[in-house]
Amino acid sequence: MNHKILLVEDDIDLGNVLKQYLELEGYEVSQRYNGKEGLECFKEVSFDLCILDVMMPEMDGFSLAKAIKIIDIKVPFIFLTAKALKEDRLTGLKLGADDYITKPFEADELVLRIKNILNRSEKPKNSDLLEIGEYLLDFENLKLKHTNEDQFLTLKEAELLKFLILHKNQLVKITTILESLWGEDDYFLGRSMNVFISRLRKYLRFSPQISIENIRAVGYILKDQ
Amino acid sequence: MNHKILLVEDDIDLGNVLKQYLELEGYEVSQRYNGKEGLECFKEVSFDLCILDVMMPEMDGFSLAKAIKIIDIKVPFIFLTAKALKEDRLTGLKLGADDYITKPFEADELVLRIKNILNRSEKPKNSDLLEIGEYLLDFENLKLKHTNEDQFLTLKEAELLKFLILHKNQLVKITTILESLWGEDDYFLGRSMNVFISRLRKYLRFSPQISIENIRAVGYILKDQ
DNA sequence: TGGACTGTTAATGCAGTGTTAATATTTACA
DNA sequence: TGTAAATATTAACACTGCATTAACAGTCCA
Repeated sequence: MNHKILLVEDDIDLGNVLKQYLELEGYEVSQRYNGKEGLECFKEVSFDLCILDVMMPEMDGFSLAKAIKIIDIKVPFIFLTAKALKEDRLTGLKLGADDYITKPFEADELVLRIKNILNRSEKPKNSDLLEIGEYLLDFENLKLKHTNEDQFLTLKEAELLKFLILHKNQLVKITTILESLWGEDDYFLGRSMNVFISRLRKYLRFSPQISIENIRAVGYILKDQ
Repeated sequence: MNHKILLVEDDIDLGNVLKQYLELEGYEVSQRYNGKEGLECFKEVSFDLCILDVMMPEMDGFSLAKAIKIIDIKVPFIFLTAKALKEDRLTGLKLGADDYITKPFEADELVLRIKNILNRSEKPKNSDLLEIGEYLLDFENLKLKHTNEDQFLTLKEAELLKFLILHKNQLVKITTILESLWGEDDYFLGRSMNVFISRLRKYLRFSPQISIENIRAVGYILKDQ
């Protein structure tokens, strides 16, 4: 699920700092210290994005980019450079660089640019997907996805399931659910909720590792191991 | 075949120069002078790229970008700004900007960046021919083409269909549709929209793989296949 | 002024959702 | 083990939102 980034930078300190920062953001970073190593690495593993220093021993960033493009024409890349020369920027852009950053740069800005580039190359799924066992709840589209079956949910069904997933493996009190989803805690709304719990169990019956368990007179736990 | 670019810039001189330059490069440029005009323009025609000034009267570039993203989440955009403030850049990038250029800038560099962005997002959805099932919507000419039949649409019919096609297989909320196409979310406008949905279904009835499905109290999904 | 066209409003019937009811099952505790 | 309360499950219900058709009002243009 994590995006893989190839970082090629001959300044070891800068490279380490950058790598740490990117890993904090949840990316998987492979670090190399010159163009040759970078190319070798790219041949072995496929990456979602490349960050390339321009000035490097053995093989400069531009040559590396050309070589990488032959292997995978679609992979996006970002150039790093100390020089703010226009000619340099143009060379990089002509190679199809997705971005061009001059040192010194702000790490958080770089991360944002990376996010945008990766989001763009992803599919148009702007909806957040909630995971539970072998299921995926696409809340925006009120859809519960399973291996070979998509189950459409009603609004309340989806709201309740989302609430339970967000509190996965935690005991949620009946009063909490009712007040959050129905607005008030009332005996008859409680009966209504029973029906919804029952329906959710039916939808989730295909995954043995999932269960909605009741704690008598207290609440429910959506268990997932 | 030409890429269409929406240029929104309140500095008339700069805008004109930029427009000329882009047209020399073979782009079709629509020029507007503030955010409101820009949004109106975007509602009418679909663009491949937007270039937005940040500081503008009536509606600033960031607000415009947000509004545009609601209509078409995939369209790439570039911000122009006189300020080189970090905070400003971050705001733009958070909105998903594909690029962020500070004035004064080199026109040839801008053009290169535009080329890269358009190459990357190269999809068969250039121009205003929108595909859905066995149908083809020619938005400019308000014509819905089918194998042996051409159906002329009214403006609102075409707008609604275009909106649904751009969000194909996604659930679009009723409030989103009303705010984007009617300007406000209101009960009676909702009734009006029902009628349009009904008419679209009638036009699309010849393709069994297409359907406009309703999610009660939430919105619609234009399903293809 | 009158017809053609577009978008809105009105009218009617239907269908899906959330609720209630009916019945069965489980749990807690004497 | 027996009893009452809580919960599960299924079916039936009522109400709201939607679909569809038709009628209406405003606009454009001859």
